[in-house]
Order: sequence, then C-alpha cells, then structure tokens
Amino acid sequence: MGDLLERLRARGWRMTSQRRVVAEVLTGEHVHLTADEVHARAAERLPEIARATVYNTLGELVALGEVVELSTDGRAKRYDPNAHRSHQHLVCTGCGAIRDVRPTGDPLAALPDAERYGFAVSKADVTYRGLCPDCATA
Amino acid sequence: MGDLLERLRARGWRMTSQRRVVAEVLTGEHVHLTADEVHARAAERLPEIARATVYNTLGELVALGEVVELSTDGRAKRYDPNAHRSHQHLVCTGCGAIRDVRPTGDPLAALPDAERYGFAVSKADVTYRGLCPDCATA
DNA sequence: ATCCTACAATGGACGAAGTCCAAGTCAAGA
DNA sequence: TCTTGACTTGGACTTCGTCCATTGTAGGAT
Repeated sequence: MGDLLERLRARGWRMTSQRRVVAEVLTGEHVHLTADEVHARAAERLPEIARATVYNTLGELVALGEVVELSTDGRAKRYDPNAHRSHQHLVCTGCGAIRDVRPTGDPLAALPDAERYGFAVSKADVTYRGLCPDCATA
Repeated sequence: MGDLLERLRARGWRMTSQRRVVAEVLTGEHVHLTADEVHARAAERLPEIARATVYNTLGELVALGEVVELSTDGRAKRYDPNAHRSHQHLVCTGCGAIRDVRPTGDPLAALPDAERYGFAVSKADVTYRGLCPDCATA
C-alpha cells in the first residue's frame, strides 16, 4: 500500500503535488470516501486543489486498477483503496456504513453457463445489505 | 404480473390515470427502464404527465415491493418489474445491456458469520459483469 | 542551471439525475 | 353531488459529475 506512489511513478505518472495528496488521502484511511470527501481532505493540505483535478486523479487511479469505484446506493460514488485484495461490500441499510468483507468461494462459480447468455462474464460484484449493530439498537 | 393494478388497488392505492400508465409501462415490457424512459413511454399515452409524478410513482412501487430499483453503473437508476422472482443481474461492460439471471444457491450463504461484523444481513445483490455477444464481436 | 514542451491543474460553465414545494386537480366515499 | 384529502403539476433547486479554454509545471534535453 505504502508504495502506491512508487508504482504510479513506475507507470510513467507525472508526479504533481495534487496527485500525491489525493493518493495519500486515499491510502491514509481505509474508508470509502466520496470524491467530495477526498477533495475536502486534500484541500486541508493543498487549499487550492480543484474539484476537477480530484475527479481526474480518481478516474486515473481507477483506470490503473489502484482504486475501486463503488456505487452502492445511487448517490455519490465511493472510492476504495483496497484494490489488491479481492473483496465484496457489506452496507448498512440504516446509515450507509460500508465494510469490506470476504465471502467464501468465488461468486462467479454460482452462475451456471446456461445463465450466462453468451456473455464473457469476468467478475461479480456483491453488495450484502443489512442493519449494522449501531442502527439495530437505535 | 397482469394483476399488479389489482394488488395496488387492494392496498388502498388511489387509482389515477398517471399511476395506471406508469404501472402499465413497467409491466408491459420486461426490460430495465430508467425513470426518464418510463416518463417518455408514459407520455406517449398521457402527454402531460409530469416527471415528478413518475418519480413519485416509481418510488411508491419500490416501497411496496412491486418493483426493484437498480443502480448498476452510477448513472440513472433502473426499474425492474420482475420483483416477485428472486434474481440477480448480468450487465454488459460494453453497452450496458442488463439481463436477469438466477445463480445457484443463496448468495447470502457465502458470507460467514465472522465476516458479518454484527450486521443483521438480509439480502445480497449480485452484479455479474462481462461482454455480451454483440459487444464481443464488435 | 536553464529552457522547452507536453502533460496536468484550474475554475467556472454546463449537464444529467433527482428532489421539493405551493398551488391546482380529482378519485372515491358520504 | 359534494367534499376532502390525496394526487399531480411544473418549475426552481440540489447534488454529482463533466467539459474546456487557459494557465502552470514536471522532468527530460541542452
């Protein structure tokens, strides 16, 4: 994780202060931030960073496979820096909290050929939903 | 399926021409329309129907469990009238086409208790992704 | 160390998707 | 048929994201 900046440089990324800050914000906390949250945290260190730059940088990180984009709720997309360990997501139906989870087996295996309709199926994104402990008692 | 209007009436729905048209548009074609597409099709029969009415009606149908809301791509939500037969979705990464699919087993069973973090997990939404036959050859 | 230039950042306008609300309309029970 | 509360309308507004012309700069070349 800590060598994200190394990997990016090795891939020919031009290293700007803006990109560095965005990458650091993402890897600093293992939570699932929205683009605006990333922008807010980045702006604490680099006050004049533009929203468009954050969007661009996030898009590049996603394209490079360093970050996973989630749209669990039809609202703002969230960015998950935990891209190198395959996992799924558990979302609270009350407060929207998100946890990374690792189900057993390969979710793809549950889809028989007869249900693939000729698609070259390459991945399965699973969103488990339910009330988190805090919301259950509240 | 055809008795959706019956069920709605039985639940105390006030039956207006707008609601009838929206319900008919959804059940008429077994595809996954966006709210704007539903509005466009409804407007063919009822030209002055408001967008807000379509949104309201779709929201009510979802709340009643008659329709399932999908946000597979972070763009416009889609509405799936096939709510009474449990299924998942297969989405083309090229063109966005969506098919209903039925994996084997219960996706929830793949999430061990140790991975539930105290959540009362109640459902699992699975999105399989891959290229459809048309996009694969193009 | 300095220069060049292609790549990156800026910021403000724009667009898509969806929500809100005050005023008008109407379904259906009395 | 009358009444009334639920429903619809349409336009303003919000949120999330994209676009683009201009300005800035990282990093290789000299």
